[in-house]
Amino acid sequence: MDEKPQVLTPRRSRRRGDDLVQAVYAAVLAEVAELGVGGLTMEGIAKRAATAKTSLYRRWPSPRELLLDALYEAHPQELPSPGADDLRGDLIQALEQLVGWMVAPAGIAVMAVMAERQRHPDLVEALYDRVFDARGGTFTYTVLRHYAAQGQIDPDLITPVVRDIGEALVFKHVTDTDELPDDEKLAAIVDQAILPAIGIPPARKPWSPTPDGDPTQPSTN
Amino acid sequence: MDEKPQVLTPRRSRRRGDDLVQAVYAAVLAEVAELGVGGLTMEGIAKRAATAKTSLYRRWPSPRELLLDALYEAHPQELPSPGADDLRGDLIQALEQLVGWMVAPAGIAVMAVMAERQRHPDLVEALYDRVFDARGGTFTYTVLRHYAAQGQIDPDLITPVVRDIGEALVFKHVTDTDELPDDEKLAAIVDQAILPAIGIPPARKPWSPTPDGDPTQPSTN
DNA sequence: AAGGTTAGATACGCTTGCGTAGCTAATCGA
DNA sequence: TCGATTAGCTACGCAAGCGTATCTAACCTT
Repeated sequence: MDEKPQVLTPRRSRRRGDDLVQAVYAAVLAEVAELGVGGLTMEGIAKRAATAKTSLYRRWPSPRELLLDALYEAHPQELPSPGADDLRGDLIQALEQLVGWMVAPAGIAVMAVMAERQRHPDLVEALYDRVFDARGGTFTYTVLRHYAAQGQIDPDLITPVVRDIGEALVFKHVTDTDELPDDEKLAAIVDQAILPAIGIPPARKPWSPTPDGDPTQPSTN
Repeated sequence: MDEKPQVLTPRRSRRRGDDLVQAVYAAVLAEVAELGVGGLTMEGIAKRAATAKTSLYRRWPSPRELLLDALYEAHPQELPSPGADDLRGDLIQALEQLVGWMVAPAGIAVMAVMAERQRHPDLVEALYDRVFDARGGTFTYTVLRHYAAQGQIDPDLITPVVRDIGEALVFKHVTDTDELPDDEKLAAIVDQAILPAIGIPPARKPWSPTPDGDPTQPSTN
């Protein structure tokens, strides 16, 4: 009699259909995170997905098409809505959501693509066309827009520059340190950069300039 | 008699010594800009420099060592000092200097390295050790520090977050658009993000919140 | 002009990856 | 169980790149 290993139910040796495709999607996201767009190969994806190249070529003509399909599949469809009674808290939460996205495989993959954007403009364009319906806006922009609609922020202050502050600072922190910002850092970004830009001044101890004049006006000496 | 082409002085067919090295440095910076760190090859560098691989291997054991030497050679030693009588103008100028660095071959190469930092941590570490003596600080931080020393800005407001605002927004603009920010954009970054963060509020028309309460305090309903 | 040094050219065996062809094995549904 | 479908395996010729060895040509100084 054939003695099987200690497995209580028979196990299929091959994945089929959607099971296989999901494994391939996970593999390509991991590959692009580890090797970048330029390092993507069918060999590598197939090996990581523990499948044959032929199974890939039956469905996709190139690693890029495969990557775009994987990102399309993984793209979040919507973000949780902010409340209406805690601007600071909602901004911090929005940045926490951004960080959460940044550690997900799809977020990591998108960032890898954007990091090499000038080398693969066609891929970035396809990403916008086929995965991002439009520039939906930044995580913090959703919050800011919401509070402006509630009449609690001056809408004129929500400029393209101001919309970008939160994300820009988070990305820079990650680029400089190779670490994710902790909650204390996210709070500092909100308190020290975003809130002042929408008219809520930085908390400060009493201070006045030394009597040299107004620093925002050129000297007339 | 041997008729030469219309060249008035004889031309050497081979570069030697420092001439060759400078050509190789230019080639590796162009290669990393075009192909990324992962795409660097001795074959590619040699071809671009129009020299033989043997000439490279006689000096450098790997493309990475060559890249580090090239970046060391190209690293600017100092930045122009700011004046003391036009904070806004000096900040804008600092961002212009940042943009100028970003379009230089060495700046492009450094950004290509940082974009793949998690894939090549040893290279980034070597970059810090051998090219950047220390985190000298950002372009705008030099200006902010200077004006604080003059007593024109509250030094407590120049936090690590605030130091990063200018560069972070410029980098994000480039990442999102694949274009350099123009002067109008740089001025907007200064006026709408940096100056508010150091206590100089955004210019605004008269505006007041609708009577819903203070947006920075959680609701007690 | 001669000699020493350096640059460039060429070839090599090996590895990795490409995209394809052909075949067998596994899976599923009737 | 059988047949259709799909997954996986293997081999192939080609290309690019590696690092090395060997040789010739070019350049510079004495």
